[in-house]
Amino acid sequence: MKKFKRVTSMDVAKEAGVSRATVSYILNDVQGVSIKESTKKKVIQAAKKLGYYPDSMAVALKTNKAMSIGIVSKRNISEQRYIKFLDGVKSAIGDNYSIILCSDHVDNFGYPEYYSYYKRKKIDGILFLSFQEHLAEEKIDDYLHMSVEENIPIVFADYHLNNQMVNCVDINYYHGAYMAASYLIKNGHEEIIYLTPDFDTEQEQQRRKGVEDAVNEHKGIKLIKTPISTDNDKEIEAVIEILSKKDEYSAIITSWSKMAYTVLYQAQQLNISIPNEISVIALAGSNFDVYTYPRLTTCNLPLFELGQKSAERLMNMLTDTNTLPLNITLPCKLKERDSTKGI
Amino acid sequence: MKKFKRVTSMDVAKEAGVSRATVSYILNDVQGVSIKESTKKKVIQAAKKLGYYPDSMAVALKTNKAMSIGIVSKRNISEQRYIKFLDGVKSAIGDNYSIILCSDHVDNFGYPEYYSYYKRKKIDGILFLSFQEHLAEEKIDDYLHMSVEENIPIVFADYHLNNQMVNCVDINYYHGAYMAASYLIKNGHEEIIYLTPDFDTEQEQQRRKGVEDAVNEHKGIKLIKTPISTDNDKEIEAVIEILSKKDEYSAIITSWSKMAYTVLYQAQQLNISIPNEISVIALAGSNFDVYTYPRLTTCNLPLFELGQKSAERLMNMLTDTNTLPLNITLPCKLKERDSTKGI
DNA sequence: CTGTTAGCGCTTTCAT
DNA sequence: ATGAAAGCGCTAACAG
Repeated sequence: MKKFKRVTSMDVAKEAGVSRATVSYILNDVQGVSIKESTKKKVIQAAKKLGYYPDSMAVALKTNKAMSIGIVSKRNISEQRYIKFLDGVKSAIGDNYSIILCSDHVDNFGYPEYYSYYKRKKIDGILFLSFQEHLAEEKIDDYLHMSVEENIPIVFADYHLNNQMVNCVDINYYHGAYMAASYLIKNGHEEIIYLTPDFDTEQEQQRRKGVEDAVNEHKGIKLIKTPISTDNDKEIEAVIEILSKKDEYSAIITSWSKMAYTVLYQAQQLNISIPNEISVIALAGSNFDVYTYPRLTTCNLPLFELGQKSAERLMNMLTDTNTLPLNITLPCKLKERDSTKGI
Repeated sequence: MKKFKRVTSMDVAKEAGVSRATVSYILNDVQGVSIKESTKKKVIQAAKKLGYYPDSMAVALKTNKAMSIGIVSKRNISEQRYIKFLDGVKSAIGDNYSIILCSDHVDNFGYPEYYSYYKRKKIDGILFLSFQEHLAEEKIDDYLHMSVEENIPIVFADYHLNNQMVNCVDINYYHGAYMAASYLIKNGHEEIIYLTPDFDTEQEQQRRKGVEDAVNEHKGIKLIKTPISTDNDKEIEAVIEILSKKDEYSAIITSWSKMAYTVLYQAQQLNISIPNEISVIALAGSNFDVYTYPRLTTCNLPLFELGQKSAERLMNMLTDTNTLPLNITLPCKLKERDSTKGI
C-alpha cells in the first residue's frame, strides 16, 4: 500500500494562491465575510481538482463538535421498533450529523459506553430509545442526572417520564389502548379478555388505564385482565387455557403483537374461528400483521415519527443551547384488519 | 448552562506531578516504556479524581484513526436482516470501535455519504451489507475501485463477487437451496413448484442452481420454476393461481419467506391444508416463522455470523495492513417446522 | 524512567 | 477582502 499524503487546506490554499483562512471561509460559507467571486471560484476549483476533504476529526477538535449523535437501546428491544425509529432519526438529522450506535456496556472507563462516548466527545448528544425500565429500574435516575445536572443533551424517546426538566417524546399508549377497547365495545363486544405481560411498566399501566377507561364509560362491559408470562412455553399454555373458555368472552386485546400471533396460531390449532368466534386486537403492530391468518387488527405505534421528533428535539438542543425541555406525546393509529368484527 | 472547562491530560499531569507524556504512556498502556508502579498509580488516581476522558477527536487527529467503522445498506433492505447483522458486527468489533450508520445518499461533496465519511476520516473502513444489485447495477464497479485502487478497507457482506482482490463474506445460497430441495425430494416430493422473484440477481441464480442440482441428481423429479412479481397484489394473484392447480405438484419452495407467508395465507383462505396437501419451504427465515400457521420450515441465513465474520475481517484489515483479501462463504441451516411433511 | 516538544488539520481572532 | 498565527488536546520521537 503506498503511503497516501492527505490533501490539506494548505494544499488547496497554495493551489488557489490564497491563504488557508480564505479556503476555510469559502468552503464553510462563513457568514459576515465577503469574498470576491473570482477567489471563491478559484478555491472551489482547486479543492475539487485536488480532491480535498476536510478532516472531520480536525474540525471536531477545533469546533468542539463531533457532529454525531448516539443512539442507545437495549439489545432485546423488538427489532422492528428499532429500525423504524432509526429511519425517522435519519430523516430528521440531515446530512451533517451521523448516527453512532451505542451500547450500555460498561467500558474500560467504568461507565456505560454512551456516557464515555459523550465525555470523550465522540458524540454530541444522546437519544435513548425505550429502555425497558423493568429490566433496569435504577438507571432512570442516572439518566435524569445526566440530563439535568450534567447538562448532557439527551432526548428520551418512548419514555413516559413526567418530568418537565427533560426532553421526552412519548407514545400515547393510553389513548391507543382506549381507542382499541372503544372500538371493540362499539362493535358490540361485552366480555373482553385483556392479555398483558406479567410485569408492570409505565407503558403497560398506561395501556391498562386506557382499556379500563373505555370499559368504564359503558355499562355492563366485563373486562378480564390476564397477565401472562413472557416465557414462550408458558405463554402458549396460558393462551390455550384461555381459548378453552371461549364462551366466556367475545374479544381479546393483547398488549403485544407477539401475544396476538400466539392467540391466532393456537386458535387455528383448536379450530376456533377468528374473528367469527373471537375478535382479536393487538395494542402494537408489526410488519407481519398482514401475514397472520386472519390479518391482525392492530393499534400502530408511530415509530418513524418517534425517531423523527426525537431527533428534531435533539438537533434543537445542539444548535440552540437555550432550548427549553419539552414533553411531546405522539398518537397511535388504529389499523382495522380481519381479526376483528362486530357482534 | 455554565461553561464547562474540559479536563485535559495536562490537568492530570499537573495533579499527579508528572508530564503529559507520562500520562499518555500510562493511560494508553504503551508497550516498550516501563514506568514505576507508584507513578502509574498516582496518574490513574489523578485521572479518576479529575474525571478525565481523553478527547477522542484529538486522539483521532493525532493517530489518524477515527476508531469507527461505517455500515452501508440500502434502505429497503429486509429489516430483520439488518439488525441481526448489526448484532454480529457489534460482537466482533469490541469496545474500542464504534459503528456509524451510513447512507449512500449523495452529500454536499458530491459523493455518497460512506465515501465522504471515509475521505473525511469519520470512519476507518466500510462494511457493505447486501446492496441489492438489481437496484443499482452499476455501483459494484465503484465499490471494487474503492477497494482495490483506492485501497479503502472494505468488506462486502452478503455479496457474491468472485473477486480475489476484495474481502467478501458470502452466504452459501446455493447450498441452502440445494439442501431444501434435497430435503423435499428425500421426503418423496416429485413435483415441485419453485417461486422466485421476477428479477435476476446473483443470489437468485445461486439458489436456482442449488435447487436444480438437487433435482437433477434424482430421476423423474419435475421442477416448475415460477417467477412472480414482487408487487404485493400481483404476488397474491399469482399465488392464488398456483394454488388452484394444486394437483399438479406436492411442494412449494419460495425464495423469500414473505412469499411463503403469502402462500400460507392464501392456502388457508382457499381451505387447502398445509402440509397435508402441499409442503411449503422458504429459502430464508425470519422471526415470524414460528407464528405462521402452520409454522414455516425454512432455510435460515447465518446473519449474525455474517456480521461477525465481516467485522472480524475488517478489523484485521485495519490493524494489519498486509492482510490478504479473503472470500468466506457461510452455510445456511435447515430448520424443519410444520409446513413440510413426507409423502 | 520521565520530560520536552513538534506537529496532526482545522477554525478564527486580529491585523492589514 | 485576505493573511498570519494561535491553539484545540493529544501522541510519539527524541532527549536527558
